[in-house]
Amino acid sequence: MTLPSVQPRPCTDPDCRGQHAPAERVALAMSLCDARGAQLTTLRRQVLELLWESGRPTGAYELIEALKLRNSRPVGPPTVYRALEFLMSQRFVSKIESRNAYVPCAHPERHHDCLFFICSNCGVSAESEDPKVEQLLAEDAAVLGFRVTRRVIEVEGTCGSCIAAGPA
Amino acid sequence: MTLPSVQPRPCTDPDCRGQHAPAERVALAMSLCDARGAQLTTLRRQVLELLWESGRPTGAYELIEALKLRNSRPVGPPTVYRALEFLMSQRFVSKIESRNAYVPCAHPERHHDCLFFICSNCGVSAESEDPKVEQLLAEDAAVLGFRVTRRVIEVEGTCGSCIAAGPA
DNA sequence: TCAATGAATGAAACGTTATAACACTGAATG
DNA sequence: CATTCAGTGTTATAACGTTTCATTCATTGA
Repeated sequence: MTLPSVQPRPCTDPDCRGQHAPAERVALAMSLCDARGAQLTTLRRQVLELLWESGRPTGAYELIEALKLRNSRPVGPPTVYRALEFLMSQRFVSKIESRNAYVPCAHPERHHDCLFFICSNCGVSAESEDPKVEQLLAEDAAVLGFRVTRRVIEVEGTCGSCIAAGPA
Repeated sequence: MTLPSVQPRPCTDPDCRGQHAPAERVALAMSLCDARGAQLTTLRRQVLELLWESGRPTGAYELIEALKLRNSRPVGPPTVYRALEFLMSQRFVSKIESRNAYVPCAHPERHHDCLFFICSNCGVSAESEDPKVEQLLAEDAAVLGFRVTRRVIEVEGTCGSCIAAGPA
């Protein structure tokens, strides 16, 4: 399937704090939904935007608070959890199981399970992928006669920035 | 919400894995604690026993119920969570993050992070390890300048037994 | 036009998982 | 003894997630 590629581009506005990336990520999600016959409703889009703007794994109740500020119309837990469920089903979002938090996915057009590096100090997570790891896990599963449906790979530690910032 | 599988099982003699294994695992934990100068108290030992007897990832509140049956003296959540924290610090137990449940660790004498295969159908988890996966993740982390403190690798799917038992 | 339908959301209550704060006990030590 | 400290008990509450049922709203088809 060939889809319009929406990539983040650098911004010349000195006050821009990477706020274009979220918009472009959301645009990609919209075009993918279009192609898939899925509905990226206002609520679902807002949740995805908030996750992109957050820059770190974000809890469902944090999203509820953020939506309250943004909309003035409060939303309840089931509403947000349903939106997250939809976004995860579309691979726009992944759950970080070790934190009970949610992150937007950089490559929703590819259906793979991601690998996350999560900094215990600053809370930021970095999405990655490693086909070799996936291959090894597939082999290990095959030995057990195990059929894989989902992989959760979360590496916790200290990110380069926090290491550079010194012992704290 | 009952926990039948946490009850002690009768021994079926020569190749008994259901009854003797827990006792031997606990004996190993006791000797390790001895060597480490750590205290495997009655409560902590009971929690470890229950986890070995359970045979599948077991939630903290299930453990509370099981302890109530075993002791007649009820224990509160903090008590069990503290015991789990101790057992995890000694590498006797791991948490399955994707299930909010706890499993005993087969090799507490080695300090590594395990890899778990968890059956969505029967709930059983199989502990494994793969140095090649650990190596690859270490390399990926090094590229990011990331210092690893913990790995969470959980593979969900259907185990061989459940596949053999047919679609249910 | 206007029910009928079905997906999405709203709202109240509840269930599950985990921690905070503080009190108590009992053994080891000086 | 008094002190101390690890371990546990107790109460309350925080944090995370689901069940259930009602409502809205766009689409569809008689």
